[in-house]
Amino acid sequence: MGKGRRTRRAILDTALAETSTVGLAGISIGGLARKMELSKSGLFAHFGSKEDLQLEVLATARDRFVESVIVPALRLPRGEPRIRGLFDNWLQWSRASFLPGGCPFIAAANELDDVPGPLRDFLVDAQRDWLETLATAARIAVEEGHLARDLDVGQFAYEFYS
Amino acid sequence: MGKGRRTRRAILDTALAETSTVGLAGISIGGLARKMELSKSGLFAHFGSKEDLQLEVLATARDRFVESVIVPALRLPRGEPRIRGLFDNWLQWSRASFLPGGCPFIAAANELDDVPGPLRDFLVDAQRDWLETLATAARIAVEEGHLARDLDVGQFAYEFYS
DNA sequence: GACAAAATAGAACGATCGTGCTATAAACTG
DNA sequence: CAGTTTATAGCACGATCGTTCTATTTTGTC
Repeated sequence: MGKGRRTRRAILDTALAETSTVGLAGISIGGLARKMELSKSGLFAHFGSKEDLQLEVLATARDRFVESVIVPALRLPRGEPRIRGLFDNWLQWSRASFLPGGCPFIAAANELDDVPGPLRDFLVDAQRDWLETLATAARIAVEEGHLARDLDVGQFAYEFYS
Repeated sequence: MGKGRRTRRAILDTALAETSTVGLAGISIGGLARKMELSKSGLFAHFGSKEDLQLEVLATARDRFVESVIVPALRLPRGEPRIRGLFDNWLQWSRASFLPGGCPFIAAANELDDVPGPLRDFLVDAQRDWLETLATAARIAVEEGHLARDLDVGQFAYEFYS
């Protein structure tokens, strides 16, 4: 699988950076094509529609989040160190070089919270996954004795998230 | 001053509601004109430019905020009751009928934090005013003995805001 | 290197964007 | 009611939007 996927990935990287500053609705095919030095139709051909492109941007953001926040933390010892790692990585995430405008999920959540559709559904799922990851990490920390045994892990995850 | 100001105000009310759901950049002259049953140019004539319209929308939001959050709280007794009033009114504010999409300041802050210009300047000023109002209320509560004497009122305001 | 397949360019579409202009209609002032 | 100011409509502009078509170039395979 050759060149197609490669430029597609490059487009999504650029689109993700753009999204973090101007939001999901703020990106445009033409503007993206100019920045990529591609023709508008050439770029468009990689995605059947703009909504599809936006969806892929969100998926890219989620992949980046997993690989730069969650995966490194899983290499840390179970329990409190891992939770601390999740927190540190999370803070660093918003300042990542490929996100010049900060966390794209926060930006997207703000523009999508009143707009039903597949984009919002994707975002809701992503947030739920993240909360479950946090709750799991908290549960492990309880098992390891690093956190109080009667802790409500769901509540902990939610406060961590806030 | 007659009809001009009246329709202008009506436009801004509609625009504010629209902004709270689609954001400041999401509103359009044409869409607004359709919703107001006015011609595009007839509506446009009230504002020299779109940026001017957006600025007036922010000013309208600030006026609404003052009159529905701050002013009523000032009629409550000094000290803790007033702080409690500010907090309650603030929560109610996001659910106000003229803000179907929630607090417009939060939405605007998210789209403007990377876009310098008069719009962002206005928003920064408004936030500073609000923090100062909170700090003043806290200072009064300290005087009244409702809050610890050694309280950092600035820090209190900031945490209240978060 | 020939050939099929995939990737990109180019042009055009209808729509909408923000913004001017000019004319008409409505609202005030005397 | 007459006259003037003010508010609104209508039309057109260049630009950009997302999208669809048809070429043309580039890539990967035998």
